[in-house]
Amino acid sequence: MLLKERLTRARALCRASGLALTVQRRVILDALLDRTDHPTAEDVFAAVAPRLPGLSRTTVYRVLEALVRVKVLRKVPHEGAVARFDPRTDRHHHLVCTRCGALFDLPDAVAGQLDPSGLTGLGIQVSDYCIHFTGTCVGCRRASLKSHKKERR
Amino acid sequence: MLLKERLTRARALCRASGLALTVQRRVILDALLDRTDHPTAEDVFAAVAPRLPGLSRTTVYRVLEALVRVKVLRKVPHEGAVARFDPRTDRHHHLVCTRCGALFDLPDAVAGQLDPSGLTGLGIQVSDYCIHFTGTCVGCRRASLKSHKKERR
DNA sequence: CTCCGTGCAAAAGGTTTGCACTGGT
DNA sequence: ACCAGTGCAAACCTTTTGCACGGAG
Repeated sequence: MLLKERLTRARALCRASGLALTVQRRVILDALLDRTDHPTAEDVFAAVAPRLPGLSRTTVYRVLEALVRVKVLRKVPHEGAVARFDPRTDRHHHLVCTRCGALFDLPDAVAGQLDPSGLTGLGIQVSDYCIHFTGTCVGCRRASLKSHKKERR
Repeated sequence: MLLKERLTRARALCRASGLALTVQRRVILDALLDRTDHPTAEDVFAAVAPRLPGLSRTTVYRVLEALVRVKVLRKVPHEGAVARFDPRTDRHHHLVCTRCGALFDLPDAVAGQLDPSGLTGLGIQVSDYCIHFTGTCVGCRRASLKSHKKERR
């Protein structure tokens, strides 16, 4: 349900910005909007290529760039050396698991209210923020508890 | 002063982790520890090469990786597609200016106290966090105010 | 019909790896 | 003297660019 809404919203945004709704853009949007794993351009290409034979990597790069420009996507701030994309544009945060390296979404609520007015006082105009947490994800935590148990036997 | 402290601390950390203090590592540390601009590997190479003829880019990559491993450096979470390094390992945050693209350090204090206990409740163990602000930096803000003035004349 | 968007090929940029040698400890 | 660390070259991966063609508006 929510996915469908997102799709129509995304298409509306494209129209409004004068971006033609080409097959490639529609398929890429379709493949991206319900993902929560922050794929790289290559990931997107791999996901979309089967449904769109002849698709070029170049196009994927250009489509992603265009979608970021019109704010249908964002780039995720992370520590690696490749661009990763996020179909969510509402405020939310990320957890990078130091054990498995995975990147998870976290609801904005976890941050409590964060007040950037101190920055405004310094002459800095904050438009948004995103908190990059590092730690251990639920899966890895469970795994490490289990192995501890084993060791104790 | 503080820089000197950092240098000795960094060297101590290397020793403790069994990292040999080679010329290359010392010079790279020396060049890096007082920078606040979050240089890329290439930036580091450019800064260090004059003082260390024959230095290889490969070494720069490997030294940076090693220093991250022993926590003398960190990688900066950001939206680009190249690794950027940060000599500060205390908790602090970043501002990315949407106008000029520059990446600034911000003191931890701007965040107020952020309490990750909600995450702990979910089974997530948070070891640290870093807030990625987007907005307009002081310089760009001033510039835009000035041009507004001009326009009004 | 007009351009914007695409595909292809090539280049540019960033990072990693294998191997032989050198310098710290 | 040993082994970690380095340099060089090459490979590899990611992203960008130029040009010609085709399809969306």
